[in-house]
Amino acid sequence: MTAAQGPEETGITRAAADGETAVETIQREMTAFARRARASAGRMHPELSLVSFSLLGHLEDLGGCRATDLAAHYALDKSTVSRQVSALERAELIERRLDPEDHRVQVLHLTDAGRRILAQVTESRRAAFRERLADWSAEDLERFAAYLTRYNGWNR
Amino acid sequence: MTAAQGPEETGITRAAADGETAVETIQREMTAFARRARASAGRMHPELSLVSFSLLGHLEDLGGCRATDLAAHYALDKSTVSRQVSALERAELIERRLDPEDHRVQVLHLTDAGRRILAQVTESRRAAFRERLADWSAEDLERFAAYLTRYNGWNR
DNA sequence: CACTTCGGTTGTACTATACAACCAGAATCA
DNA sequence: TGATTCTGGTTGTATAGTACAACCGAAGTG
Repeated sequence: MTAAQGPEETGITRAAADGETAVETIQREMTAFARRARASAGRMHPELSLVSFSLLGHLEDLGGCRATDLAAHYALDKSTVSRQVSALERAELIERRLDPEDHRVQVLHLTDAGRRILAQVTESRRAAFRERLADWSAEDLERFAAYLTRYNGWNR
Repeated sequence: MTAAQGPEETGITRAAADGETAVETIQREMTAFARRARASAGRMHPELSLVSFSLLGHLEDLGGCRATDLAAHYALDKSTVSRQVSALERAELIERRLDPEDHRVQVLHLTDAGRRILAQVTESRRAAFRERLADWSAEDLERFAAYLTRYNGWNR
C-alpha cells in the first residue's frame, strides 16, 4: 500500500505519474485475462483443468515431488491438492511412490499417460497462444514475455 | 513438446522460431497469473469476487444494462448471471429497475453503496498493482500495458 | 389466437476451494 | 525411553461459481 496514497506523497516522479494510466490498463487487462482464462480453460480441455494442468506441468518440471510441495508452490490448501492428486491418480495420469526413507511422504510421478496428455494439452494450448500471437514480431514477443516474467516474478 | 516439431511445418519464419520460447514464456506466465489471480482475489476482497467486481465495473461503465448483456459480455450462462445479480442485489450493491417499455427486462443499476464499494475495491486492487509495479519505469509500464491490450484485443 | 422468441429464474449437479479435525509416521526432548 | 510435538496427508463439511435443462411470463409473429 505504500504506493497507494498516490504518486506525490511517495516521491514518485512525474514520469511515474504519467504511467498511472498504464498501471490501470495493466490492472484491467490482467484482470480481464484472468477472468477469461478460467472460463475458457474448462471448455478447451474438459479433461484437464487449469490447476491440474499446472500441477502436471510442475511435476514434469521437477520430475516428481510431494503433494506438500505442490501446495506450497501454488498456494493451495493441502486438502485441495490431496483431492486433485487423488483425481489425477484415479485418471492414471500420475502415480504415488512411497518413500522408503519416510513413510509419511509419497512422491508423485507422471505416468506415461500423464506425460502424453500433458504434452497434448500443452501443445493445444500453445497452438492457441501461438495463433493469437501469430502476427507479433519476435521482438515484441520477447519483450512481452520479459515483462510478464518480471511482473510475475514478485514471488518466485 | 510437439511444438517442438517446429515452426518449419507451420510455415513460420525464422524470426518466429526465435520467438517460440517467448510464446511459451507468455503462455506459462499468463497461466500462472490467471491461476493466482483467482486465488488471491478472494482473499483480498472477501466481499467482492473477481466476477462480481467485473460485473459491477461493467455496470458502472455502461451506466446500467440488462443481465443478458452481462452474460453475453462475459460469456457466462444466464443462470450464473442471474444468481450473481441476485447476490449483488441482496448485498444492495445494485438495483433492478423494471423497463416500462418491456416488462421482461430489468435494467441493472449500481446503487450508491455499490459505487462506493466498487471504488474502494478498485482502489485497493490498484494499490496492489501499483505496488507491484512500483519500480517499473514509465516507459516499461506503457509498453507492458500496450502489449497486454494488444494481446487481449483479439475479441473486443 | 396459437406459436415462437426473449429475458430471466429455479432445480440440479459438479468442480474447486478452504478450514478444521483427524491419523500415522518421524523427530525431539526431558 | 516414553511423551510430546511436528509433518505429510486424508476426510468431513461448507461455500462459491459455474453449466445445463426445465420452466415462467411477457412480447412479437404467423
